[in-house]
Amino acid sequence: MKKTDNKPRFGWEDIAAFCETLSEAEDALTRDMVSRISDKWSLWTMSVIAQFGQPMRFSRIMEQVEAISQKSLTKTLRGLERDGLVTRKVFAEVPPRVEYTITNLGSEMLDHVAPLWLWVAKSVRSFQDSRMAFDRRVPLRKKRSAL
Amino acid sequence: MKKTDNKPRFGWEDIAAFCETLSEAEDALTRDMVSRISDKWSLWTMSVIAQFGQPMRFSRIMEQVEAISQKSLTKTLRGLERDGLVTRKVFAEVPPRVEYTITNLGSEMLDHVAPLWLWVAKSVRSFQDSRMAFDRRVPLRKKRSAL
DNA sequence: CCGTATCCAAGCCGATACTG
DNA sequence: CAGTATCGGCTTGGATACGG
Repeated sequence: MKKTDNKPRFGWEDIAAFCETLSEAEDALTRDMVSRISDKWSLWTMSVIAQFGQPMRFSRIMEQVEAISQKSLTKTLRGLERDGLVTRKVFAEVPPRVEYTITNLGSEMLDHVAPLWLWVAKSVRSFQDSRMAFDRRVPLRKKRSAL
Repeated sequence: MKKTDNKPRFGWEDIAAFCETLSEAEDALTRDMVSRISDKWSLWTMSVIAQFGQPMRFSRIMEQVEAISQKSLTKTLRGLERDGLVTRKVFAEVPPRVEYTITNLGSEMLDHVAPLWLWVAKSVRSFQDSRMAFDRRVPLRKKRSAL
């Protein structure tokens, strides 16, 4: 990519430069993995399993990840398994037992997400203020609800 | 706001603990802001404006953020403005001119996202391998698209 | 206990057309 | 030039019911 100006301030250019070295498919996968981070349930599920510290059953996970539906949990876990973020072990018993464990890759991901999450959490006030100021000076021109 | 303590390493448990101190609304907002990160256009748009290094016109942004539609760019910029990540300045001219600038908060966000993004990009091989292995041992039981 | 299948509402995003 | 309005396809995720 072109570096028209010299602003050494952001490490963002480094990212752009590095991404240039990736193939289309790799770049797409990168975006895909990043989007997992803001997936409604993935991070929460991973952190629950990670904190449990040992193989964790499906139903136990479902207790901890509050308000998740069975369908969504299944789908989330499948995705995490496919991406190598958790492992899944099925025991041929009756009733069936399935245990999930965080992988090293999964732990690493949590470690790398943590600082960002913390920054966002600590900046919550700024965002709140911005939103309130915006909503005050830009009164809803939409949502002309009835009348 | 830049009172980030220099902890050598953030554990996920610390995040959970810190989030406990947030109100429901603050916690929801945190998730909201994190989800912005994987929004299809937000990060790309922010990085384009940031790298430009000076106030940037709507149409100029649209050239750089390839394949974005006018509607999506407008919506993205509105959201970024509302959250205090970019500023928007309208000039009463004909034809109209509108300039966008990255804010300090926006720059900080990019700075905090960068390392995560880089880690993901560098781990792309692992994810690829996991996916291929998974897809091999779990042959598509879905997508019975016309043979 | 764990997973799948189906239905359905809500939201995203592109395409297109129109305005000041 | 910048933004709005509308439509329609696609995806997401909850509720529910059922199967192994």
